[in-house]
Order: sequence, then structure tokens, then C-alpha cells
Amino acid sequence: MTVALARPIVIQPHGAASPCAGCDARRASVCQAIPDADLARLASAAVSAVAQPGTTFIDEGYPANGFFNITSGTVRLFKMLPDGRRQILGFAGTGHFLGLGTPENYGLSAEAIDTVRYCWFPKARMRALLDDFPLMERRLLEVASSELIAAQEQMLLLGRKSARERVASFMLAQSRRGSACQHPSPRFTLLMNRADIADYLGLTIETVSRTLTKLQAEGLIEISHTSAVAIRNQTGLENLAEGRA
Amino acid sequence: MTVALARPIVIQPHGAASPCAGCDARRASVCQAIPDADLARLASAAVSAVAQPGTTFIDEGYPANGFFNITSGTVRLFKMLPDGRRQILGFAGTGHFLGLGTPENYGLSAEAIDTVRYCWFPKARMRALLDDFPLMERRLLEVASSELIAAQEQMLLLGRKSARERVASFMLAQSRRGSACQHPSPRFTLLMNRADIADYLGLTIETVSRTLTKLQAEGLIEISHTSAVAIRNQTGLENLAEGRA
DNA sequence: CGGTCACTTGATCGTCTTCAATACCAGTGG
DNA sequence: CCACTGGTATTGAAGACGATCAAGTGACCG
Repeated sequence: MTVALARPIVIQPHGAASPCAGCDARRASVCQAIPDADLARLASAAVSAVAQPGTTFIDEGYPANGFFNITSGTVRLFKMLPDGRRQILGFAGTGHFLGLGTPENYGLSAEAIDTVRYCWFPKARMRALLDDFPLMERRLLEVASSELIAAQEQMLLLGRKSARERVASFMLAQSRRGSACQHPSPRFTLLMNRADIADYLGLTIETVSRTLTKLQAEGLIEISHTSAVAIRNQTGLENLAEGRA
Repeated sequence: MTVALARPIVIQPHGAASPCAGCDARRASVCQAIPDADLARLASAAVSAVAQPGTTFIDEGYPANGFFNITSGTVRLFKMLPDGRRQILGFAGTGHFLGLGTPENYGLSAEAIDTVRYCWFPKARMRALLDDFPLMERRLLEVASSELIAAQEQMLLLGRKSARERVASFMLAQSRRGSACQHPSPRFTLLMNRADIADYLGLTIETVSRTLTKLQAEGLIEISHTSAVAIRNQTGLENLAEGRA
């Protein structure tokens, strides 16, 4: 079951210079807790790397030796059963912090969907960083808390929603992606394939496909080229997602 | 939809004396992060209260005005859909900390299964406590992390396991309850009814009942008086729970 | 003893899965 | 230019698992 460990290619061990200063992800990540003056310290604690599409860079069950901060690209996080069944726990994009809730061994696997760049923090250095910058620990607690909320929402979806409701919920969540607290955009691109969506929603590829076709026929959404989505009826979709329809 | 807010009965506002010193839950809770010398400070930040069986003391969607630490009893945590479908997210017992991941409004509801005693920390006082005892914040991060891991495990269960596998997983989890890192005990009592189990596992009462009957017939477990359980075949149950059977 | 409540058991039904075929698209080479 | 290939998505038909509906059992209690 366990896939061979594909080791990431290390690009540049962060040096005394400060690559963090110009990091696109910093604003959106836990690194925002580190003041500008200490960026060199932050940079020296991390190593940046790249994972090619399809590469697994965190393996469930393997010793947890560090933390990850995604600086670009998209990652699927998942758990597997011995017979190959897969449950995708979430998708991580720019600014996402991985490795939380990892006492000894990683509790999930992470695989690059497209080309993924990330910073890797060895466990000990992360510990030291947290000791010096309590604000970062507080930020981490916020992150963990919001992940917990998201996980609970997903438990409701997986345990109690129908296929239609799951797909509707997913589409709405995707439309909100990126646009933090702003207005969700009615047009967006799916970053993952049907298999990913199915394994995220606890369905099969076929059911996802059928459901999407149906939602389109009903005028709730519109899909072109399998990944370009437009929300046509926001409130209709919201009612469906919340089981009010 | 929303149940009328049943306000908890406040027993004693913690005073300068220190009820925390003799608290059974302290060892198992985030309060262990507070040194003995500062127990008075801890006690003055909290108010202890009791929730009668069936009482809802956290309401999803309502303003989050504080945190809870369970000192005795068992609580069901859940989310609901407008039409009444319920997903139980977990059960909280002695030492459990509630209110994490709560920015503005509570993201879940909490209901006492039996008589529940708890300490309530108003938001502001909790904030102050965390500022003064960074160790407590660290402890909170650990708690949040382990809850996240548990939630992810449950997502796998809800999304990808069969009814048999779910029930088997649940029974094993229950047998491990309490006995932290010790050997799981082969005999235990279910603290919740069939409806709770069903709503926790994303099944119906009938399916849970049927499945339990079958597992019993197969000699994997034994149930007496509907709530006294004995594990008869641990490894068989484990194989089933992990989908290896 | 009737009533309630929680659980169990049975019969039928529906949703989603499974299995299988087909469509679609990009890339490759004749 | 077009057949060929491989990967991904769609569509169709049949089947299974769990849900729903309904009845029955047993414990507890006034």
C-alpha cells in the first residue's frame, strides 16, 4: 500500500540572506507572526523544496520529522485503507501549514497535484522558533482551530448529506477558495480531477460526474472543459448544500 | 430548529479559595499547565456549573462567549442540518476542553448525556490566562492537534468505511476510552444510546442494531443489557475495523 | 397493568456503487 | 492529415448496501 518515498528535490537551504522577505505565501501563512526584523532567523530555520506533480512528500505512518509550509501549488491530503480505499481530507494551497497534530508519525499523506513549492522546517528548529516567537504558536493555534472547524463541517457532509448536497457544498466551497473573506467568485477553475473530488466527498467518480451533469442540466452550475466552473444560481446551490431543498 | 437555550445552573463562582486544587479533571485537562502556586488565579477565572441530562449548553451558531472544561459526565457534540439530520462529532468526558476553533459563533452544539459538571471560562478571562501562562496555550495547541487527528480518522470512517467497519472501529475506540495509552480494556459500558452511535457513525439506529447483533453472532463482541460490551475477538475486530477483512 | 421508551427484527425501497461501454482530448507518429 | 494511444470524463444497466417503514420485544415505572 505504501508508495515508495519520493524525496523532494531541495532547491536552496535558506541562508542568512532572506528569501522569506519576498515570499508570496508569507502574508497568508503562519510566517506572518515573525516580525520583519527577524526574517533572517525564520529563513535559516527552513529549507525550500519542490515536489513534482504526483509526488508524495508526506507519508502516513512515517516518522514526523518536520513541518511544511506551502508556498505555491496545490496538495491533496489523504488517508488510505489497506485495500486502497482513499479518503481525501483536504486540499492545501499557498500559505497552508502542514504537519499539525503530528506527535510521532504523520497521520496523513500529502501528494503534489501540480508543481508544489514548499518550505520545510525540521522539528527541532520549529520548536526553537516557537519558543522564541510565541506569537507564532498563537497563530498555529488559530490555524489548528480553523482546520478543526473545517473538519467538523466535513464530518457533517460525509455523515449526513446526500450526493447532491455534497457536490453542491463542494462547489460553493471551491468558489469561496482564495477569496478569503471577500465575495465568492462565481467563476473558478477546479484544481483537482474527478477522482480527487470523489475521494474528498466520499463518493465514486461516476456519482460525482452524474451529479455535476444533473446540476448543470438544472441550471445551478455550468461546466466547460471539465474544470472551468460557473455558479449560475448561487442561492439555489446554497439551499441544496444545506439540505433546504 | 434551534432548541431553546437551557441556561446552566451556576453552582459556585470560583473564589479566592481553590477548588481547582482538588479537581479530578485537572490532571487530564489543559489546567495541568497551570502550576500549583497559581491555582487561585486559575480558579478565579472560571465559574463551575452543572448541566442536567439532555440539556444543551452550547448552541451552534450562537455567539461564542467562553470556553468549557468538563469535570465530570459525558457530553455529545454535534451539528445539525435544518431538516433535523444530526451528525455527532464526538463525545467529551472528564478533562475535555470545549470551545476551540470558535472565532465568533460556536460551530457546534453540546448536550449533556448524563449529569455534567464543567468549568466555564469567559472569553476575555481565558485570553488573559493564556497571556500569563504560555504553557497553557501550548497545551491548547496539543489538544487542538490531537482533536484534528481524531477528526481526520473519523473522516476516513465516514467517507470510506462500510457499516460493519464503522461499528467495529467504534467499539474498539470505546474500549480504548479512558485507558489513555494503556492496554484497552476488553469490557466496558456504552455511555450513549443507539441513536447517538448511529448519528456518530453516519448510520441509522436500525443499521447499528443489526450490525451489533451480527458482530455478536459472529463471536467478535458480546453485549448484555444493551450497553455492557465485551470484546471477544480483539484482532478479528481490528482487522474488520481497518478493512482487512 | 397499561404506558412509555429504547432497542430489535423484518420486509421493502431507493440511492449510490459496480461493472462496462463510450466519448473526449491531447499528444505522437505514420 | 489522420489513425493510434493513453488518460480522463461521461453515460448506461444491473446490483448491493443501507435507509425507510412497520411491527414486535423487553425493561422500567407510575
